[in-house]
Amino acid sequence: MEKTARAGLERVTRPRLYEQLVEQILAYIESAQLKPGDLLPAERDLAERLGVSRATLAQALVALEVLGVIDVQHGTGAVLARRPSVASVIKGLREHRSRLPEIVEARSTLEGKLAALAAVRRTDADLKAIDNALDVMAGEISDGDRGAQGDELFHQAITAAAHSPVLAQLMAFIAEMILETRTESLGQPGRPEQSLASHRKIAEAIRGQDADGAAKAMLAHIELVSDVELLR
Amino acid sequence: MEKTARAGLERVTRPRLYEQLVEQILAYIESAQLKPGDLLPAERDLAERLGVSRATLAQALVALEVLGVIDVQHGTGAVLARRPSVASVIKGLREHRSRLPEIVEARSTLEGKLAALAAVRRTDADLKAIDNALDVMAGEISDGDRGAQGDELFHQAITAAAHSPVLAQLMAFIAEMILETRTESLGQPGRPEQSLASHRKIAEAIRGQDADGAAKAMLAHIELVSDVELLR
DNA sequence: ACTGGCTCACTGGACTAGCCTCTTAGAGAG
DNA sequence: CTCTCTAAGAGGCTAGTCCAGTGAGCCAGT
Repeated sequence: MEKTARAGLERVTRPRLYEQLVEQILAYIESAQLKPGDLLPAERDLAERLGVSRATLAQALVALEVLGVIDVQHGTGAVLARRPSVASVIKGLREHRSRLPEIVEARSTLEGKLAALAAVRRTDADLKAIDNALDVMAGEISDGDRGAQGDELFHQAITAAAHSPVLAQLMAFIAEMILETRTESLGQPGRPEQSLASHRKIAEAIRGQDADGAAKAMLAHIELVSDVELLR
Repeated sequence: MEKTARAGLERVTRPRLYEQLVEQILAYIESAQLKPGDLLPAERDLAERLGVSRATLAQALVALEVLGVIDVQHGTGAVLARRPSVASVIKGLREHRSRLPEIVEARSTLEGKLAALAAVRRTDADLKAIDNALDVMAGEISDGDRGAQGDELFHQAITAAAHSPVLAQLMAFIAEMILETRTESLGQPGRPEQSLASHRKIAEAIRGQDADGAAKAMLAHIELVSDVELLR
């Protein structure tokens, strides 16, 4: 993921060398038609070819390992993981990070389920967190703000209330992409108020432990939010 | 993710130092009650405390950055990302990677959606790949095998047929955990045949472009597969 | 002919020392 | 009081060195 301009929360930092290396190695894998199980060139060799030190290359390899693209074996070398698809998918995501429809698709799938689970599993503390998020957003809006922070808090609270670590992790995975959608969507005139209203609907369904209603309300909300997005 | 013993396909490698460091730093973050935005100790400092070189620590920091736990800023330091939850979630996943119910939950959410999308978007080539997977599995079973490979192929084909890179990436993310479930489940007597039968149902729904039917069939399939799993 | 053990070249793992760039707080000039 | 500039300290990266697995090939012993 590139450094996104998260409403100024993150500074633009010069891209690190290892990030470029990851790109280059990914490109190399593709161009060389390497298949799962194949070996990457030796570190010393690769470092020289790419014009970097071994230490830096090692960082890039760690990144690729964490991403699940390769598996580095002592004494043997870096072997491609069985799923080369991951590499191309990641690459694809980087390139056109604006595949909004797909992101919305993934988001509604996950958040719909999360809302349903939250309705069933929410504790009183979860409910309190959700209400708090609503208050924050309402406060932001009445201050003339877009309510982006309250919006994020709300979705976080729902995710937490679902008590499903695995799904939560998947949400975290696409959270970055969603952030872009969020801030832009809330920039539409009248949108923050609409968004807050649909949040309230979701919250009420969860309060009433209505799983189906919560899921439907969440789906409607996401549709509303992403709708105008696509018309840009 | 620890090195899983994937049917001997992966050798046991000595744990790399940076992996241990990631764990230690994660633990430190928790124990020190660091909140999002807080700074980690300086690299030179941290390296000394952990008894490793800066180069190695740098690798651990790269890993943490890729995992989305921290954001390293030149001249400032490593700041905790906005979602410290990710850290605990990842840690939790490592510890009890056997939270089967949650994995099944995530899997059915994703694969249900994928099956529905596949029914709508599948091309003839996708259909061919799905049929091929069925053939492979049938062949394996008649050879007395458990059909694990055909099973995996089938689910990959469905994922591909959905034509949703983002959802596909999320599936890849939990694929490793699912693998464990898969092989164990197919070890049950009579299970491969049942599994193949429900695969056929899913395939037919997709062939007939019946999104709802495909999703339902997939959900039923996953329930079947994970059912006995939980009784162990 | 086969088996076991040995060696050696090659691969990654890790460390050290050093220098560069960037950020920022604070001293000093206005 | 404000602005500017500097120096301390942060991370970025390199080069060189040594350690530790891996595996092919040789060579003896059976």
